[in-house]
Amino acid sequence: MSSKRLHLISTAFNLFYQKGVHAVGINEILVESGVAKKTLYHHFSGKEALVLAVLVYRDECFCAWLKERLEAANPGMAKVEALFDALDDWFNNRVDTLFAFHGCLFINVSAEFGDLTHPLHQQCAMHKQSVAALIESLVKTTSIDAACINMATDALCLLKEGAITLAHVQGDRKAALKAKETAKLLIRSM
Amino acid sequence: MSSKRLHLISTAFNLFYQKGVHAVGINEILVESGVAKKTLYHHFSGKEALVLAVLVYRDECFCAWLKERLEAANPGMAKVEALFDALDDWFNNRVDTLFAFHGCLFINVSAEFGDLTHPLHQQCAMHKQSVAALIESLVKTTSIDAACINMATDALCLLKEGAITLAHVQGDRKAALKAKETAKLLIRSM
DNA sequence: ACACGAGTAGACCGATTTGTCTACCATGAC
DNA sequence: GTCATGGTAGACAAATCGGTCTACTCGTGT
Repeated sequence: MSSKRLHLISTAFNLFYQKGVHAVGINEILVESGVAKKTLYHHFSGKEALVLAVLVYRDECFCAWLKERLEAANPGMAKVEALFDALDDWFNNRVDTLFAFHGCLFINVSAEFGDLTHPLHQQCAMHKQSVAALIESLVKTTSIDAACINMATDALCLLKEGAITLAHVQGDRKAALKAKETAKLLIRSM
Repeated sequence: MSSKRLHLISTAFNLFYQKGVHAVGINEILVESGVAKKTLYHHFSGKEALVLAVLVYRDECFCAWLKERLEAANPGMAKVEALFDALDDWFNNRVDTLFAFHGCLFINVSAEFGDLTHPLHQQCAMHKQSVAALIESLVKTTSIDAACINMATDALCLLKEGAITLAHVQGDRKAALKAKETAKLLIRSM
C-alpha cells in the first residue's frame, strides 16, 4: 500500500473519530495530512470510499489489539476479566495504538448513516460481528455449558456495548469496571 | 408555546433522527415543515438552538413514555421485565409516539458532537441521567439489598444501552429480549 | 532515452450551507 | 385608529462543500 494512501487513511481516521464524518471536509483532511487533492482522488473514488477505508483500517487495528489482549489471559474467567480490563484501558487512554477515546467509531458512523442498508453502516455491523466472534471464542474457554454459549456471548456483547456508550455519552470512565463486575456475577450464575 | 415553534421542533426531530444533525440542512426543515425561514430564526437563535430544543422535546416524550410503562407494572421483577418489554416495543416500532426506531437520538447526537463539554452533548448526558434515575427507582421496588442498588442500576443501564446499540448498529430486533433474559438471570443472583 | 505512474499546487465548478434582510400581511391590545 | 407581534415569501450574502481539472515535478523500469 502506498504511503500516501495510508497517511490519508490515518489522518482521516483521527479527524472523523474526533469530529464525526459529516463535520470533517475533504479539504480539512488534505490540509492536515499535507497531501494534494488530486492524490486523494487518485486513491479513492470519493469521500465515501475514504470513509470505508478508514472503517476497514480501524477494524483491523481494533480487532488485532483486542485479540492479543484476550489471548494473553488464561482461559476461563480470566479472559472475561481481560476483556473489560482492556476496555478500561481504552476508555482511559492507556492504549496508544487506539488513540484518545471518543467512543466507538463504528457506533458513531452508524449514527450518522442510520440506514442499515447503507454500505458504511453495513461495514460497521460487520465489525461488531467480528468482535462478537472474538467474544464467543472467549466464552468457549470457560466452563459454561455448551447450551448457554450463545446466551453468554450475547450478554457479554450487551455489557461491552453498554460500557462503551456509558463511557462516551456520560463520560463515565469507570464504565468498563462496572461492566466487569456485572459480567463476573453473571458468568458465575450460569 | 407557539404552534409554529412546536411544528418546527417536531419536523426537525424527525429529520435529525432519521438522517443525523449534520446531514439535515435548515432549508430542508423549512421545506418539510412549510415554515418561513424568518420564523425559524425568530424562534431560535440558530441551528444549534433548534437542535437543543429538539433534544429537550425528545427527552420529555421518551421519559414520559418510559415512566408510564414502568409504573404500569407490578413492583419487583415485573418492572424489570417491563423495562425491556418496553424497549422491545420501541425497537420493533410498536410505539407510535416514539416514531420509527433509528437508535437513540441522544447517542446519535453524542456521536456527532463528541466533545463532552459541548452543550448538545451535555444535554444528551442529562437525558441518560434522567433515564438512569427512572431505572434506579425501579430497582428500589425489588427485593435487592440496599447495598446493591447502585450496582443493579448500573447493570440494568449497561444492558439497556447495549440493547439499543445492538438493535441499531447490528439491526438486531431481538436485542431487548436478550437483554431481558440476561437481566432476569442477573437480578435473581443478587 | 524515454514513457509512465505517483505526486504537488491550486484554480475552478456548481451546489449547498447557515444566516440576514426587505417587503408585506394579519391579528389583537390599547 | 394605531402599533406591536408573529407570520410569509424569498432574494441575497459569504463561506464551504465534494469533486474536476490543468500544468508541472520526480523517480523508476524498460
